Amino acid sequence: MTTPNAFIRKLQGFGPLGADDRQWLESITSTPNVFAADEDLVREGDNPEVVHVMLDGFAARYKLTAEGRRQIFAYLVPGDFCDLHIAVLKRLDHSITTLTSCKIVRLPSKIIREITAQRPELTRALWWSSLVDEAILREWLVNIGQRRAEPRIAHLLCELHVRLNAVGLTDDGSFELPFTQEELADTMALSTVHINRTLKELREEGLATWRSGRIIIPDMERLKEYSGFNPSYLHIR
Amino acid sequence: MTTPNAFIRKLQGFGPLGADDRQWLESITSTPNVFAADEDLVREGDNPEVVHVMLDGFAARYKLTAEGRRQIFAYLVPGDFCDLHIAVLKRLDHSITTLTSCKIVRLPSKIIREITAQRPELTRALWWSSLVDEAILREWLVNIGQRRAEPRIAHLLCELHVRLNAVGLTDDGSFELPFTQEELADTMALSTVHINRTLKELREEGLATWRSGRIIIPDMERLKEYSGFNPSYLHIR
DNA sequence: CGCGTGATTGAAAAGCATCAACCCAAGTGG
DNA sequence: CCACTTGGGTTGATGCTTTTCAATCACGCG
Repeated sequence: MTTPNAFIRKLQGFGPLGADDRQWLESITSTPNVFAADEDLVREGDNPEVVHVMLDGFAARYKLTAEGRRQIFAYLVPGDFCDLHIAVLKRLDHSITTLTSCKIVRLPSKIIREITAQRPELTRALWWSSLVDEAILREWLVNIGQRRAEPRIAHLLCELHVRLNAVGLTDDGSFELPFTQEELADTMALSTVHINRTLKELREEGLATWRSGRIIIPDMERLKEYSGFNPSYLHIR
Repeated sequence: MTTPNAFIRKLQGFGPLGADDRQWLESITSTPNVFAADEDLVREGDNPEVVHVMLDGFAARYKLTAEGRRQIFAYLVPGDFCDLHIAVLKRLDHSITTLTSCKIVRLPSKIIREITAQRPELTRALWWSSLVDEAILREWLVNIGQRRAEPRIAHLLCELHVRLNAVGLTDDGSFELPFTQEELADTMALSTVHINRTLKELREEGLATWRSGRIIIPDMERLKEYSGFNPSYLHIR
């Protein structure tokens, strides 16, 4: 049997999936579309007919303020469901953009009703994943609200390590993170200049290095300690 | 017929409820408990057997960092469901405390399974309310990440006005907000001193006044404009 | 080679935190 | 009835964190 894609692997993090559900997921996610970097998947105010599931690459939820400032409030990594909520909420209240080139499955949005009507186990797994997304959002608010730049970035790196590890995208204490410093700035609510200086600080402290789109963390335990990271909010088994 | 309680009124904001659902809700929410101010309803790490619905008063979701700093990331106002997620996630990843004396319904947590199994319309209404909570959380992240102290507080006041208005708790541009400045500080990710100065600023600008636990907004449109407030994320009808 | 995007660095200023006092009003107990 | 206490609000002074502005650097690409 072939290894399951990131979406299936992620949902199995909640609990075992029935063979039928699993096979069905395989079939509907077998033909992803390829998106370029910096493409909006959906835009604030849209009422779209399709939903998106990440299979490869990085995307982000964001909003622009009236003054043109951007806040990214979620990274979408392989396995993540991008827009489950449009099954219930009519209009989208935020936009989603790709950060890198991505493989993404597009599904007719009525598929959600199909799932909730006919696949109770899968519904529960999706509910779980959406609650974990919300828990991550809460933690980001704590992170941005309460931590200074250094531990703030360090905390994000710890989270990404855990999340990417769950879908097999880490190599020991190292993982791909092909973002620009501006994207990181819009995530961490800091200026690009300060991001740059803070990364230098982390590098000189030997906590984490970011070179050519790859993060290297020499001592994971030390970084967790430094940033006050506690993974329980990710609700991994 | 008596006027419905805040919970029912809020759920009707999603769409009309069947008479049966409504009657059932009336019956299970007819005997709230009274909680004093500053009492934890649930604590991080708990695996509780009961869930809570706010009928009167104010409560807050919060977390403490390792350094003892508190971040509040949601206000729970009358009508809000406090801990729907425990139906799926085993452990709570944050705590909830009352901010004022409260009337709160305590329900056995298995009631959620009962609802999802037998009351599809109500399930959908609860799903909607949980998605709106998430949308509010996203907006708070934007607010804290991107706005300076004055518009940040102003934005929160606009949101509270809309939310409290939806459950009949406003009087024109005025509403009860019986918090301390420290609680507001932990919400806005600012120090109490800076909250105090910023409130003074807003008062002197004629944007909003906070005296003896009541907010008075002379010109709602002006405050919305000032804070860049756009209520669409609240998904009111 | 020249161009553009992103990274880096320095200098100055803004925004906010912290520390420390002090005020004020509502209890509380003698 | 009043002195005392206490929790929260207010204000000033000072310093740190972060932003902004501006310049420079590095590198891939037509």
